Amino acid sequence: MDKNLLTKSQLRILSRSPLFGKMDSSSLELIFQHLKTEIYHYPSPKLIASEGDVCKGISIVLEGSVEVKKLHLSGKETTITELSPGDTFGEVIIFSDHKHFPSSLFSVKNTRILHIPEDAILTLCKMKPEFLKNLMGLLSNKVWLMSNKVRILSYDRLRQRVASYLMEQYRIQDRLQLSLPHNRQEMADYLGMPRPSLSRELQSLKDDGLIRYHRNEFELLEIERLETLI
Amino acid sequence: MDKNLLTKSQLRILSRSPLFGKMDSSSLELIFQHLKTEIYHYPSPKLIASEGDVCKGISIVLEGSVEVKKLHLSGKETTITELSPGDTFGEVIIFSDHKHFPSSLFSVKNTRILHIPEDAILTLCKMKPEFLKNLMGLLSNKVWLMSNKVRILSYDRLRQRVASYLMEQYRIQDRLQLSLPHNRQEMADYLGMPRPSLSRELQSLKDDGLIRYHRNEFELLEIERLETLI
DNA sequence: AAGAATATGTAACGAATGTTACGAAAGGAG
DNA sequence: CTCCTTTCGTAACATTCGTTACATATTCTT
Repeated sequence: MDKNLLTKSQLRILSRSPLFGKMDSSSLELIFQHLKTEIYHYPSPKLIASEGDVCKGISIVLEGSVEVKKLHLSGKETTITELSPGDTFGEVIIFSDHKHFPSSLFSVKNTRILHIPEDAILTLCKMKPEFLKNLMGLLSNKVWLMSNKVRILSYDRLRQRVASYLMEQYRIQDRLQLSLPHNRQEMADYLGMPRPSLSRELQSLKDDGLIRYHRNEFELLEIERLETLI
Repeated sequence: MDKNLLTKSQLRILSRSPLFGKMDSSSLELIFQHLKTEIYHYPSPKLIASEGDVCKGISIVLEGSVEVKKLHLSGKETTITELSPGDTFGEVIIFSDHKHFPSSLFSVKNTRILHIPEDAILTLCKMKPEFLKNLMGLLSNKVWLMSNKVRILSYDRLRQRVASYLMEQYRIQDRLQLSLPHNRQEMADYLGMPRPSLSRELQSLKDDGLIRYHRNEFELLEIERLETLI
């Protein structure tokens, strides 16, 4: 197979990806015939890039999946996240002042990756405003998510984190009766605390008459006091 | 004064800003004559935008300064940051899925702000690759900074935060004898902990023979053990 | 050099939080 | 319905951490 020819299913993945979404797939096909992109194939689990390697472009998972891991000197390894088809990596690093991968990348199964070098990215941005918007959106949303995380983790009391989560859900659902989308463990992970600690704080908020709840059905009784906590 | 005409000093500010740096100021002048930008003037302290307002472009502080504040229902207000000439706001929000300001903006003294609407941004990206790179760099660096902050705040023990700070400095300075660039208070703020807690953890690391220090002169004695902490 | 201002170390105490273990409740499979 | 699995609440205990206050050290002023 010509390494620059994309299959139908690969094109479908691209057209649904955050980076190439909202672009018609016919033009996608044309694009890739004129760009110096590469498709890398990892038939079996293998190291794709090591922590510290220089990043030279944006990569998109076409098939299979990629594990982002942190390898410690002790030999211990922590999995940061797992990337599925359509997901990208390198987009944050490529234009930043620190062009080195902060963690290592491994293909887990039969995996194909589309690599777009930096200059091709610039060309794409110039040619396709949709791509530019997508790329910007990708970065911006990442900042937004991170900001939220920082805000939550910056509270020095667990009670504040819980309150901020409840107020966030209140803004989203726009009603005092909340049906929470996460179970306790997910909620605790999101807030960066152990599950029993979360239960304790919820109980404490209930004792103080700020909220009522049973399982995932919550009711905010005193928004003002919840707000002033934060 | 024609509102789209920039003074020499304003052009100098722009050419040193993260967004318009590396671009010759003669072409800058030309650019702004063809773009639908606006310069807003706030002679005295005034509200520029409220939390929740829709962001319609990127703004750059030309003169004076802007305070980013969070107003609480209780009437209490927290200053998030203060923007100086050359600093920008809106660049993260404008392309994200959440186009509302997360906090309120106030001019503090006699202040002038250059506003570039969204479509003019896209035009600029197409016309000036340097601008595109700058904008991407701005967003990417922000993600990078945020990621660091999240990583630090995610450690559940203070000792880990301190260790990660020391290892970070070790990577930067590339030697075991470190001369730390922050005083204790700045260090503590960066790590999100009170100053006495930082001193206690440093003392504890010294007691355990992992480091030696006097004031800002540090020496890492056992890198491996420091690493395994993290 | 003397004194003031600032930065840092230290200790004690209490409050907040992590840990562990276990019981109760809910949901699912047979 | 009963058993099993998962989720959740709860309590006891140990630990960490924040707070406060003060001592010591350093730097800055005059």
